[in-house]
Amino acid sequence: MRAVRRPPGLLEVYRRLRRRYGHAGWWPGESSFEVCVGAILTQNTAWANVEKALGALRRRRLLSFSALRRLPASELRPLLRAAGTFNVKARRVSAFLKFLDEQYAGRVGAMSREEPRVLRRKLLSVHGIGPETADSIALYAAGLPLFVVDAYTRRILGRLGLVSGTESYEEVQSLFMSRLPADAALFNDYHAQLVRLGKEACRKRPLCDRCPLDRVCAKRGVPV
DNA sequence: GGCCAGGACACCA
DNA sequence: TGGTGTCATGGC
Repeated sequence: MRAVRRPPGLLEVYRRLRRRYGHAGWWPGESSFEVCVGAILTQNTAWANVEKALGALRRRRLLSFSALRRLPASELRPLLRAAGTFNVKARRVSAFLKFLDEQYAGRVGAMSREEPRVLRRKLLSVHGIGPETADSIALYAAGLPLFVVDAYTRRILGRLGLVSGTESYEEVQSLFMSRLPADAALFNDYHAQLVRLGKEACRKRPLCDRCPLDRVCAKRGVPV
């Protein structure tokens, strides 16, 4: 009887990425507050454009809660232009600042003392913060163990044959969180690895020969 | 000139 | 409840 070949386990996928890339430990931000703003600005936007908007804020010394909270919306909007949908994002950043002010006295660090699911629920109640943005803030700014599911995550899991593409955000998230230890450092690095691979891999083809996951990609017909 | 990029929301059937 | 349109810039 032939042995049944199974798709790779999620820890095995992580080990391969880790061997390939090393530790990623990552969110490109100089402070936890900047991480929060970046998480909002990157919605449906290439990170290179987010960096331009963050740079515009940084040059004007506006990348802090106190400075941004005082800034009128009319002055914030043009600074966010490079990140696209700047009218929308200015409203969303303002809504987050109001939330941070009212709930945590403007201190991102205070969010770290919340239970992960409690913080997630609170963030989701803020206008303009959906599941991915909430989890990005909780994981990368507050250091709480919630796995971030983004377009890269879905794309790579799809190519591995681990998801069909119809799953909800929470279903994909629970795929990770039910199979991995609740470790913020692990979730941080794992998601960072997926993003790095996602940026490297071609969007329209199966993972290519250079990919560390090539031998486990079900669509190539050679699953481990 | 069109498509896509580390989404979320409003609106409608 | 699920599907669709909208937001809008910059790179390729």
